[in-house]
Amino acid sequence: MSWTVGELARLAGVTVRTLHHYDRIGLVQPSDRTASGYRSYGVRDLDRLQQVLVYRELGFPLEEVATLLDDPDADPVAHLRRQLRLLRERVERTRAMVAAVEKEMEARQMGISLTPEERFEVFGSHDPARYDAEAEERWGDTEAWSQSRRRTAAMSKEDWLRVTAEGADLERRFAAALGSGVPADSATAMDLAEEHRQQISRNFYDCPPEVHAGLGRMYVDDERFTAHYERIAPGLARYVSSAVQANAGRRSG
Amino acid sequence: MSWTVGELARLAGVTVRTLHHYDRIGLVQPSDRTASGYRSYGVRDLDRLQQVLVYRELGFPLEEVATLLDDPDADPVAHLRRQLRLLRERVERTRAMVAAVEKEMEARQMGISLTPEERFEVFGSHDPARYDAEAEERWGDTEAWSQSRRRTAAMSKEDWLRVTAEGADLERRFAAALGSGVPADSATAMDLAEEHRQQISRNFYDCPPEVHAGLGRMYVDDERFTAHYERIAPGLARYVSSAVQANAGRRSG
DNA sequence: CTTGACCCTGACGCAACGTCAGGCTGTGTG
DNA sequence: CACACAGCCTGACGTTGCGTCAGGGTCAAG
Repeated sequence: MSWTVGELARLAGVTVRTLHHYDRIGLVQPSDRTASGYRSYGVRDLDRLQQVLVYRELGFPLEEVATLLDDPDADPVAHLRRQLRLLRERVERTRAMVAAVEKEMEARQMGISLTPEERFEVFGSHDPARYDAEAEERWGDTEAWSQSRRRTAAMSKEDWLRVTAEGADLERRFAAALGSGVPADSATAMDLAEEHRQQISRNFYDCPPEVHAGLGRMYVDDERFTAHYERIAPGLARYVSSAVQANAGRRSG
Repeated sequence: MSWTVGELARLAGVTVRTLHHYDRIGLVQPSDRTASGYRSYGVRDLDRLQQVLVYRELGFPLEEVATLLDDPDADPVAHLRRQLRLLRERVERTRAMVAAVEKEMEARQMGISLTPEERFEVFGSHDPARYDAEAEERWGDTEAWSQSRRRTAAMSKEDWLRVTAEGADLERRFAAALGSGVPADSATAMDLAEEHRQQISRNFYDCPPEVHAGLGRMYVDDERFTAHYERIAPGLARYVSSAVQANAGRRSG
């Protein structure tokens, strides 16, 4: 079975010019030519083109795609696995953007304006060629994340108002505790942390102590979260983080 | 509140050069300049940049973004609504790609090779700037679509084998009926169509007669499906389509 | 044997920036 | 108060990934 450029182009949803280009740069070359010089693509070439198109869709520069596919140490299944992971990350990222736009709409309709950080939050980690495991570790807890997005998307304006008010109130009480010198590992602070955990479980996603501890680490590791707390009171990010960790220790131990 | 280029760049996750570029082409211009010529971006400019970035992410050329955003008839909420729709389409599209890669992996592990049409299926409708309602009409039945994807993704190898075998068998019987001159609106052909409908409902997604009729239309309207049936037997696409329609008429009338 | 659809190879064009180069500005430090 | 260093400015050229002719050969159908 073999295909001409035009056939393959139609099949793959690209233009003939694109295939010419890929031939020229050596990315996808027809495994044969007819006597009259026509390109003749075989099954292997289809394989290759498909891989290329997935990587391209994911935003990889063509040269990098070439080095990836020409790596003799990488078996085909490894590519598929990586593509799968990247695609799933993309689904999450796009869902986060959906949530951001929804939030923006809510805000407009309520006459509230979001902070600049919130508004660009979703663009922050936009690095298409980031194929190492960083994102996976950070947002590895993907089920919780999407669950949260689903729930918040389903909230009414009143729900949303209530939830944010609840959160803001708790943050103020955290800040007050910090201000009056209550240690982060005191029972008082841990109680606030526990309340925090339950708020999350109720309003966003199921949040057992271990997950909560992970969140706590993120408050100091991820600058976006740090910034959020530091805007309320200096040192609050670390304070909340410590309280959450202490509480998680108390809960699980 | 105002920001310098560098600050805004960091905030929005783009480079300074990008902001320079957007200034030059008039896409996002700082609403002010300092005495020494420094760009000074205001809140309105952030608004604008955010909109631009969403549209850019969706694959719109910048010039088109400019005309969209400068259209005095389009209120901000309209933009948000459109962006929401496009983003959701994108989630579905990416999910379809995930499903395609999963399918490809299954196939490899089973030593089966997919048909070229199947392999490039997902790239077919890749037209990022297609913001009219075409895709919406065509795949408007999005719930069913994603439901199907979810189910097939959850299938075991045996399930999948069984399902495809079932489908292939039914297609062969359709082809046989066509070959022996059985009319598409005969009871025999309609029975096959009904079996087809129930197969879909059982294996993929809930498929009431109206949805099935829509599918039938697609078999002749959408060249990808047409090609699928024509590969089995010439005229089969139209034949199946007619039988499905006839059956839908019988069921609902 | 011609006509129309399809193929070939240049070659130029374009969008959306990346990447210097050369020079001014603003500010914390010794 | 000088000065170092980060940040800003405006050209201007380079790059990627094709789109779009131009000029000419190929092939199947009628």
